[in-house]
Amino acid sequence: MAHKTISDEEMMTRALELFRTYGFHGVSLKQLADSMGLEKASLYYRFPGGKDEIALAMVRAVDSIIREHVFKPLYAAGTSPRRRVQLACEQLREFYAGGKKSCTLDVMSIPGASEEVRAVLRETLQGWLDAFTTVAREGGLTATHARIRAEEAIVRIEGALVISRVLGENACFERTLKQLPDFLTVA
Amino acid sequence: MAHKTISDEEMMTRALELFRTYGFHGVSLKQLADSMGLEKASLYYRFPGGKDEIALAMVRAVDSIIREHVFKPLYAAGTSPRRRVQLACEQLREFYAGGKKSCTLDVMSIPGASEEVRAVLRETLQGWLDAFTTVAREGGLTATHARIRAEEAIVRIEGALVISRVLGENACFERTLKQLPDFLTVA
DNA sequence: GTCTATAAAGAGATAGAC
DNA sequence: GTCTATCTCTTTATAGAC
Repeated sequence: MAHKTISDEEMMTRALELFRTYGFHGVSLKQLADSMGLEKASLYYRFPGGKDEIALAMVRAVDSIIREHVFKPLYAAGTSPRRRVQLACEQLREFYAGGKKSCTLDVMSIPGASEEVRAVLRETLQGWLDAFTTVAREGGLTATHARIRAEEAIVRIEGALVISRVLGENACFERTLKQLPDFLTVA
Repeated sequence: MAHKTISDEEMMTRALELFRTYGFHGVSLKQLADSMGLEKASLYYRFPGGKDEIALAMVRAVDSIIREHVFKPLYAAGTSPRRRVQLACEQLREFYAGGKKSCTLDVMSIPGASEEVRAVLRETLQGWLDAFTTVAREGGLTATHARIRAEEAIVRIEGALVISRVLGENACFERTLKQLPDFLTVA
């Protein structure tokens, strides 16, 4: 058993950077292998299902990362709802590199990836809606209102990322993030 | 000179439907040719630059269509600003098929298409910002405020389209459109 | 203006050596 | 576990007949 030259985690990081930038169709196995310092055939040892399986593992990894770094802080007791949203926003700012990097919910939902990939995207989005809704409720909003604000908050983040990508600047994304704490917790 | 079996306009319609659904990388010349009822080689007669040129012609066509159907009504004198936004929203609802179809600003801005394509996308977005800003000013908002609302209105539309694509439903998009007339014209 | 045919490169995928 | 080599299919693109 020869040792791995690259960890599973590092592989997912490289795959994420490629897929979030170019989308599922825009990334080839050769690009993935090159970015990981491996040959294509080596990828098939780890991922017998090829590109589909790599993409699926990647969106699952993103789901775990986001749940840990963004959703979890939103449920943390002992901190005010508004402060929790602030902390989540800091994590989002980092994940999206201040608006310079795209969201996998956006690029990976374009048809091409497997139905399993799309199912994971829906689960991630659902978890995000739940987390935002919960913190908004604890911030004092009614159940109905909290849910609507949660959805609109995510709408704004996703939209700002699209606009930032088109314009090649991130002022829009930063402005959006700044509004979030009040938007989610002030009726 | 044999007659064309498909008009230029019809070609752009077919290209638009493919590109907005699968993105630049996700569409092949064979798919484009099939959708137009032509052979690949015939496409090279009309578009010597291949897929890049077809994509460029497509985003230019979309720019024209949107300027005519969405931006122009926003500048129409003799109608109240709020009513003008309502009319524009009806056109947007049709163009995006009630939220079921993606925006080319979103999918075509993913790297892969030429720099010229991205330049057209920026121009379209700029025209959109200008049109929304103008109508918001005429609705009574200050210059600064109008511009911010315009940007946020587009952010909401783009974000809602992404969420609708992920969830496979359009309630989010419809709710977003419904808010727009007031959002853009009421301080 | 559209076709058939084909070239040339790139894609995903597998076999087998080490 | 990673490699080289290869296979097959798809893709972009061109040549030339009609």
